[in-house]
Amino acid sequence: MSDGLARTLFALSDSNRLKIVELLKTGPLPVGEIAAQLRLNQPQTSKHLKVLLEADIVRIEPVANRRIYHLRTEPFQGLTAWSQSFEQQMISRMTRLETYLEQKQNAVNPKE
Amino acid sequence: MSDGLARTLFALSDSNRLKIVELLKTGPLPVGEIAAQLRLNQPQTSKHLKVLLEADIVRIEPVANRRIYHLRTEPFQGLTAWSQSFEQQMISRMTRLETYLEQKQNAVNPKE
DNA sequence: TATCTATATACCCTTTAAGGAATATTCCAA
DNA sequence: TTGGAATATTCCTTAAAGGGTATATAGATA
Repeated sequence: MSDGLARTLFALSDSNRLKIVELLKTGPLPVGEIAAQLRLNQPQTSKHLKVLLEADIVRIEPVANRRIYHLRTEPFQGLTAWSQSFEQQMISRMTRLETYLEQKQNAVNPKE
Repeated sequence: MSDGLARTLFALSDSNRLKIVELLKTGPLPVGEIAAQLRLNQPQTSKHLKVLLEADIVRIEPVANRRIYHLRTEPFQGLTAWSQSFEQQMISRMTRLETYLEQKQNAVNPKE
């Protein structure tokens, strides 16, 4: 599995960064807006954004004086795919187990 | 968004824990097996498993002397749902933006 | 009961993360 | 070109994480 996944997960594992990401979900915003809406200090906000940037979760669109932060779609697609592969594999393992148990049961207690 | 999400993400954000989870994806295992297969010391393995346990990512099935760790499905379902909600919302925002730009374009440069 | 195996916990050490405050940088406008 | 707004970076301090080693605990068995 790619090492980048751990980085993605780590970037999202801080509650303030999670809030930032939830906020950006509603649309791109400059740093000052993010800080204001979440009641964070500007320096911490920049620092958290840097972590998100290095994890490729956000991108920057410079507009004049400001830097508009946009959410990227790729990491979420990757996260969804990864997470779904667990669901699928676990479900298929359980199904196989049930099938096995049914067969075993039928062998002990045959219907006919 | 639930505070548990950050905990889930944090538990998964360490590369050794990620390896443990990937390993358990193939089936439940006792601590010793996990440690052996991943070349981890037993104490660190137990510690990582504790983090995963507290994040409700695994559960324990005690069998005689040993403790079999199982992956839970719920956190992955939650993660998938959360991540998908981002994809959806981002795609729908982009679609609305495109629609808006098209209309704007049509107003400036009408077809008829 | 004494012992062996599997696992968890405690303690120590080093590294890293996160917040606060101050400062540097960048870009714009007068 | 000087000043001001927006943002990034630095430095400091504190807290927490992760690894290593030793030890404690729980259950099985002789």
